[in-house]
Amino acid sequence: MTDAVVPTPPGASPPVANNFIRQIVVNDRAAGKHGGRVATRFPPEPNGYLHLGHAKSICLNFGIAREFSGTCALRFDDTNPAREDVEYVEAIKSDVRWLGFEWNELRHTSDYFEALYLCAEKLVHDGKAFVCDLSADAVRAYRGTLTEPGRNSPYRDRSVEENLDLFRRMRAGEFADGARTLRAKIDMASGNINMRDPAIYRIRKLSHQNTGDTWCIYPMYDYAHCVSDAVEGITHSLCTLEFEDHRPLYDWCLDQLDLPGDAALTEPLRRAGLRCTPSRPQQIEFSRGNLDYTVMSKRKLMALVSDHLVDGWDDPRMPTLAGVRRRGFPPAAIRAFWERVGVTKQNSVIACSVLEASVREDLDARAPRRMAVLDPIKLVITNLDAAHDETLAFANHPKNAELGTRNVPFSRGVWIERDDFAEVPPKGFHRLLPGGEVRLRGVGIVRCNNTIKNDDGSIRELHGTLDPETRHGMPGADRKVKGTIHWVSAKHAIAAEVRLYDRLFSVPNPDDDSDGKTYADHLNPHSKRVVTAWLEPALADTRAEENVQFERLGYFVADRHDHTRGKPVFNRSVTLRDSWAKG
RNA sequence: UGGGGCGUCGCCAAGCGGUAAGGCACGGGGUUUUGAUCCCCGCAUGCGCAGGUUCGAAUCCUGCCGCCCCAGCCA
Repeated sequence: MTDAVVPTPPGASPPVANNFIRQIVVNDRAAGKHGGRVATRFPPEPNGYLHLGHAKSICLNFGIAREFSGTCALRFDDTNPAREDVEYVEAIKSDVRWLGFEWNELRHTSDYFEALYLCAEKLVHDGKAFVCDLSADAVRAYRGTLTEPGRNSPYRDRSVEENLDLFRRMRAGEFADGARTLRAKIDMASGNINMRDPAIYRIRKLSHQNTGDTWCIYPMYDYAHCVSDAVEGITHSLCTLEFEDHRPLYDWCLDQLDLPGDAALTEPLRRAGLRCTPSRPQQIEFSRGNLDYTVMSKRKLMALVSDHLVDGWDDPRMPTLAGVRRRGFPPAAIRAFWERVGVTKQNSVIACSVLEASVREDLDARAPRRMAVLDPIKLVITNLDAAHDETLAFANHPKNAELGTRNVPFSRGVWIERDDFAEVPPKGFHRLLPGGEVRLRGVGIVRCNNTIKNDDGSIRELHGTLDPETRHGMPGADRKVKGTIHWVSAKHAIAAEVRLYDRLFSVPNPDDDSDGKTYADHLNPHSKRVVTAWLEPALADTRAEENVQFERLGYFVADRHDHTRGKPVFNRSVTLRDSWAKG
């Protein structure tokens, strides 16, 4: 038996989750395609902030390149100056880097405008494209429907000379916006509407963020994207499912153009100093990554911001990368999350519990433990002197001694969590109750002797005694009690603003408007709650964006923007799993 | 009624003709000075449905059914 499964030897790199795209790449390399080279790209349009769905594509593209020692470019797909803005460019770059990836090259589709133009002239020369004078409405009318074929444009049979002349004059700015388009000459009867003589250039007399006023004609996505891929030497062009029926057009353009075989087309790039070895890329489509209890479309995210339903693009409740970053989700957790989810062609909605589990897994391993009380009630330990003041050493992590220890001051009066005490305990309650005992984390066992009330009957403070035999480190410390609660010395506590976040929507699929309601009707009114909490003093040293665990409560992060040493602000990233709350 | 995709556990997802991986969720138990973590155990005689081929089918064939995408001079 020599072909038994070989166990992964210790120290070996962890197995890479396989998927159909990775398999295609493996097969292509085995077959020697592209000389075994792998080149991918992440091509966002700079017209919005990146979100978790983009992160899936980023992880896939950069991940494939990394695994096969290939390259991955960041390309801004900026072919529509009407909707794009430099504002987004820097944000996108910063998000990609934060996620943990670095591009081999930074490009813009606009870097290729001259080559794109040359390519278009080639199509015209070859009788594969024509200038069409039809209005947008007329084009629509000629296009036919899903079930009926379209009709040829009356301008379809113009001579090459006339087309060339007209196209050059389009570029020269002789015609008004929308007056003419350059269209590929394919097949108006195709069952695939994308092949019904699609527009590849339109007139837009708009200043472009990169090229200024150099151009008044701009290439369309289908045309520009495949050419950009080829020009960059991309081998595997990964995109989402909705582009599946654009693939015939992608292939058609590249077949007509033959960029690898026609160096003149890319001469402008080399002249401009851009590395350029054209390839014949393959487009491969995968399904988008959707999450439940949120929305992921740019339009809806944009609306949440502009309607002030959230506090900006980086609101910690937003599924934007800026949002989850501010929420305190580590980039490694997001990468692990998409790795777990996998890559397929199935439409899917992933449970946010999978993301949360990834976040907890990452944070459990490395977040220092601290104590904080979010909803305080005072517990006075009456058998301690009023001046009692001692310093306790606490481990920063229960399993990783390398994280060291810290000092925690302890005194006669401590804050404990209001719901860690109950006058009439529910069944199974393991915490403090009148006459009952509970362990004060790292201190010892206290018994509650008195419940001091306000005039209105509410609890003002609790009085109890600490059993000295059970002090931490004493032989009696291992005495069993049902519960352990956290605390903060009242005398030493520092105040902080703590923002408690929950899911933004109260239904699993806010996109579903079949009942006449829209996503805005499903906003969770309790998605953000701000409290003033008491923290143990060590928390004053937390730096912005540092993750910590507030014991028994959850993982929190010092707010990236608002947190200062003098005025601490923490955001709750995710609660701890709580099997008690469930029951 | 056109074209392109997709259907494996509640949610993801392996599987590539040799008898259904894994994760999340869920349930049960153990350890625990976090009701956390960690560790066990359980969780599809079944792969959209119906036929067929085969010694053998989630994998191959045929026919149905269901869901998603496409009629921007957006990407």
